[in-house]
Amino acid sequence: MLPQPAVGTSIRSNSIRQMPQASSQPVGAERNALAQSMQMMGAVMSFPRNSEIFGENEPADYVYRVISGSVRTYKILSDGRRQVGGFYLPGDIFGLEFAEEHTFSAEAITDAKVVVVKRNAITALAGRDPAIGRELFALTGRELRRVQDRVLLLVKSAQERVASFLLEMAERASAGNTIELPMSRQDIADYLGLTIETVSRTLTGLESATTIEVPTSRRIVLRNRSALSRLNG
Amino acid sequence: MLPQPAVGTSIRSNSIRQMPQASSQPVGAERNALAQSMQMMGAVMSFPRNSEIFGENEPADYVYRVISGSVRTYKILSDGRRQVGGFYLPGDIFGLEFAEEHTFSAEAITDAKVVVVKRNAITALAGRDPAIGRELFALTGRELRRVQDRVLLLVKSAQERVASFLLEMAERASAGNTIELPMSRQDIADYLGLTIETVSRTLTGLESATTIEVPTSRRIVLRNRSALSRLNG
DNA sequence: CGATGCGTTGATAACTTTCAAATTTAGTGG
DNA sequence: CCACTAAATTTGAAAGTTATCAACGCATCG
Repeated sequence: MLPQPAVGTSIRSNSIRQMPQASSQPVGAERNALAQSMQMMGAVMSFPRNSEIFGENEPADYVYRVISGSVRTYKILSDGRRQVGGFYLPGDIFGLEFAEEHTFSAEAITDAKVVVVKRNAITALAGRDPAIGRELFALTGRELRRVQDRVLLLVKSAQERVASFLLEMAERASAGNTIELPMSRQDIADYLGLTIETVSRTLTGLESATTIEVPTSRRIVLRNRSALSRLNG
Repeated sequence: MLPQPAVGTSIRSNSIRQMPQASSQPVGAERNALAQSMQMMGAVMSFPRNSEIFGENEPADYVYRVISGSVRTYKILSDGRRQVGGFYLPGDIFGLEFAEEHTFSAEAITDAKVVVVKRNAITALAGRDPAIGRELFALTGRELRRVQDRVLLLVKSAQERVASFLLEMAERASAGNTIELPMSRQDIADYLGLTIETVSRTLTGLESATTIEVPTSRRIVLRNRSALSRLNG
């Protein structure tokens, strides 16, 4: 038997990509059949900052969609390190599993409102409504691609990882060139497989190179996207 | 826009897990509805060592199953490095994509025979036969988990990665405690995100610790599985 | 038998982590 | 609202890990 731990699934529903600087609307403004259905069928729950939404190994009976705030999924490795599986912003769907149990835990990064829907209800709906089924299928494909992109990311240098993270967040959480980060440096480090010090130093380095500005630790302004893209490889 | 390259999907069909040392039958001996159907519907093709089976960005109109030999999928990164996506042994299915194009290239590691089936034919069959549909779904879930396990692997040390690789191969390509590796050190290095020298040195280190023996470079004998498992985390 | 490819080993350099401390920011009670 | 305390972030120095560059050994094959 492989001693590998089970691994969870979290899926982002952003099928609509924002053009850079195109809009200051949060991603949550998107509308699609699946999201609408979840809104209809589900209950809204509020989670205070740092509270647990679900735990690893709990039954994966529900699927979640972020209304406001932000969420992280994570797993504690056997050596005590934490690996962050993903960040979920308004509009994003998370907690959808192929297996019977969650393979990541989920916590609110900031105070968050989340729509909770029975997984059964969604899969049943997908059975009846081909459009929903297609959306679920597409969601799965995007999730697979997202995880595979992570694999490609994790073989790169610290600078490349941070650059890639900034570009990803710029696409998802930016107003113009300004990114508001809901998560801490520790969250970012655990997402990128780096230490908090390396993340901090890398950001400082990018700032020295006038590629970014860091007016406050949670706010980052992109000054030179093409330089970041080059770093990203 | 994210400059991320598209990412491909390759799925292993080994639903039947061998117990360690339980059997010297190759994994390809497995039988299941999907594999049988592919055998029926598909054509067998032979590929010489190092020949291309399909290329990145080609239309993903076919799905493949290894009959004999072994296959690697890979992608060339913008900096020229090669990232190996996975190794496929007899019985394994690869090349199944969610998107319209392959996002990895595939090559025969050794001379290989492969069953090739139209993707359409499989998805159509899955529509008619719920058992096939369930198998495809399960396959997707396993693939997602496999990629997520890679993410967890890639944040670990070189020793942990190599140990994990050996345990994975022991499960898939071993007769008792002896693993016959079809792939080169370079293949392993590109799979684990390490250099060939680091892989070699790590194996030498494990040999010094009498955790493994390396009678020839392509043959590895596990002498202390529990030590490997501990390294694996 | 020499050329060639693959793997191993050695020395050094580059990068990232670790440990420690200083600094800034955020949260809380008065 | 301010002061105080705790938490988060940044910075510095040293240690550890892995990559890079180079050379050597070994087997295969013409």
